[in-house]
This record gives sequence, structure tokens and C-alpha cells, in this order.
Amino acid sequence: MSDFPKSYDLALLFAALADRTRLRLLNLMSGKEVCVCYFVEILGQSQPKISRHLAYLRRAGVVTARREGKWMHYKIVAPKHAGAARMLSEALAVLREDKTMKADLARLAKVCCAAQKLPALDGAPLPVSVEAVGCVGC
Amino acid sequence: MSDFPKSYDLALLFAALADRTRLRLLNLMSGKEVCVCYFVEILGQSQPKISRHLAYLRRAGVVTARREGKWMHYKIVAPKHAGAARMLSEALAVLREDKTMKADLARLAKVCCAAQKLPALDGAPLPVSVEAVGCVGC
DNA sequence: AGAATATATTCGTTTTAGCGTATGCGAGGA
DNA sequence: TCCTCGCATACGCTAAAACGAATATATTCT
Repeated sequence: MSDFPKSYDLALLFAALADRTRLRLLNLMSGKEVCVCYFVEILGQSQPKISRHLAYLRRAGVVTARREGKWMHYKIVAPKHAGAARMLSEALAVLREDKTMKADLARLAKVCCAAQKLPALDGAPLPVSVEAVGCVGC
Repeated sequence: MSDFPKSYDLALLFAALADRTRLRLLNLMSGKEVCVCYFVEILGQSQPKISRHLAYLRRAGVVTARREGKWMHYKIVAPKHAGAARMLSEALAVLREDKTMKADLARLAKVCCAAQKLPALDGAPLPVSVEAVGCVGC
């Protein structure tokens, strides 16, 4: 009856998580749906690079994308496999202890308050909170 | 005071887990200290391949090795970083749902009862239970 | 329609991972 | 001491990942 494979390949999920840039992206998305331009701004890396990593996460079934005009919003989606979902939210919880990850989130918060000030973000839609799929303690 | 880095690179742990062979090895080790020859026998893969993957896990700080005469025993070790340790035991719990992993464990149990029958295992030390470092529900 | 913007994809290259084969090394046994 | 056994490592190769640069696509604005 269930529409997910009974044998989920956990290694695929881990491969998606085995990259620092992708972890930073996921961390920025934890609890929020975020526009691509914020990722580029905050991680300070090239747009194609960010886009490729987002595509990787999308193919791994860890995030989904939604278009809104010119902008693309990404958010975390709970994997259908319950175990994988637990792994993911556990990973997000662990990430929050990391120094860089904290700084990224702080920077996101800051940038959101002054989005109009940054040329790259002027007019861009603000991140919006979502039902915290990857949030353990909140 | 603590001897572990305050900023643990979670991506490294995930990289260690992002390989099916390594996951099978870890699964076989969950709750037991196992001799290399069993890994080779049960996974049916070349000894150098097994050995390389074990070395990878060792370098990632996920397992430790102990020599006993000619034989090497491997067991899972809880990473010093608490978050990483949680991730690992969660992963092991998820693995246990997997079909191949169950079959591997069944095969290990079977082989242990008839170790003398297999030329490759004759005389090899049996796996021994350890304080289940990666065991969540037991 | 044409320009501008946000993002995705392709291309070519460099780096890295995994594998089979061959070899090295430590520990016992003859 | 030499041989064998269990395991680890080095080597050469292939395949996959990651990246920068360039280009394509979708949408909006004029």
C-alpha cells in the first residue's frame, strides 16, 4: 500500500549529506523556505555552484523547489522513509551546534532585516517559516 | 579540557557512511567485535576491498581494531562528539530494517555456529558481544 | 518584441573514490 | 630459519564528483 520502496538506500542519503556546502544549505533551510539568492549571498559562493548542490539535494529527495515568479524557493522535505527522515532531522539538530552553521543562520536573520540594502537581494522574497520538518527540539 | 575538536566535521562522518559496503560492515559490527575473515566470508568480496573499507572507517573514527595473534578484530566505537555518536547509532538502527542487512546478520549467526565447516574460517576466533555502543533499542 | 533578471544546465577540466592485482608485514608453526 | 596465514598497503586504472566559465531557460519589465 505504501508508495515508498521497502528497501531505502541509506547510503544515498548520506552521500547527499557528505558535503559541507550542502550541509550549510540544509542548515539555512531548517524551518524555513528560502530563496536561492540568499544562499548565494550568505555562503558567498558562485551561483552555479549553489544551484548544482541544490539540484543534488533535490534529486536525493531531501528538498523541494517552488517557483515564484523569477525566484526559486527551496525547503527541506521529510524523506518518505521514516528512518531516513529521522536521520535527517537528527543531522539538522547536530548541525545547529556547529560554529559555521550558527554564523550562517545569524547572517540570514540579519540579511533578512536589511534585504533592500543589498543590491543582490533587493526585491527578493523573504524566507518564510514552514512546518519545521527537520526541527527536533522546537 | 576536552580532547575533541569543538567543531566536528559532520560531513566526514557522512562520507564514511555513504557507501553500501561500509554500511554492511558496520551493521555486522553492531553489538559485536568481529574478525576480518568473517566480513570477507559474509560479504563475499575481496579481502583487500574489505580491508580498505575497514581502514576508511578506522580513519573516520567510527571503528577500532584489535590484534589477536594473526587475527584482527573490529568493533564500532562511539565518536567522541556526542552529536556524531547519536547520528551513528541512529543510522545503525535504521540499517537494521534493511533486507540485506538482516540477511547479513542472519548469515553471520549461521556461520558462527559452523565456523569449523568453512575452510576460510576454521580456527578463526568467534565474534564476541561488546557493550552495544551503537545499539539504540537493546 | 526585446532587454533584464534569477536560476539551471552544459562543457571541459581537475580532483577524488573505489576497485583489482600485486606486494608487504606481523604472527605462528614447522 | 623459513614457510604459511591473516591482513594491510601500494600501484595503476576507471569512474564519479566538484568546480569555474560559459550558455540556456524562464519570467518579468519596458
